[in-house]
Amino acid sequence: MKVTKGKAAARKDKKEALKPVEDRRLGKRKAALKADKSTKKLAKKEKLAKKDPNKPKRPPSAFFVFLEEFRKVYKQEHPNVKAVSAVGKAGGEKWKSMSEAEKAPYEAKAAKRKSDYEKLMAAYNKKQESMADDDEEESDRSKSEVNDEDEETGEVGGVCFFT
DNA sequence: CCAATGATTGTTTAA
DNA sequence: TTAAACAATCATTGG
Repeated sequence: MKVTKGKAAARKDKKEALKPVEDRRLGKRKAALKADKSTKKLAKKEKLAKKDPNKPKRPPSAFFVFLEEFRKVYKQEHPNVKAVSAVGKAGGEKWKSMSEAEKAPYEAKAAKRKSDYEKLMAAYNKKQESMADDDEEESDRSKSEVNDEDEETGEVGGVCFFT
């Protein structure tokens, strides 16, 4: 990854103490999601913030691939485990304990996942081109009108039956 | 009942 | 390059 060659090398002695949110990035995506939702409500019919059902999600990292299996195992040993944080912590701890050789198979899988991701992205981009002209290519325009404002349904009725 | 949260690390992506 | 957001999971909680 030669970016600036020698230039970057000069900063090698600099400590990487510049990480404001690396210690404990509390729910950050929560803020994003919240903002998104709020915008959506206000925007309503705006084509902005359009949802992409076909949008490919990011490929899971080797750690996540490992977690998928780790979670299963963890559940077996701790069937009474409560929060996801427990598995996360345990998995992270073990992950750090594993050597690269052991992580290799997971990385391999992650690499393959990325391969598929690129493919999905290609298809996704292609689709975007198709509908980049007008609204969605869903052809379901009438649906948009229906869902204009239906939040006034009042309370649910007998939902809270468990006081 | 629906949506958000928490905790982990790695990859993706935007500027 | 750097910094930040987001990927899965799922019981729990709040509105």
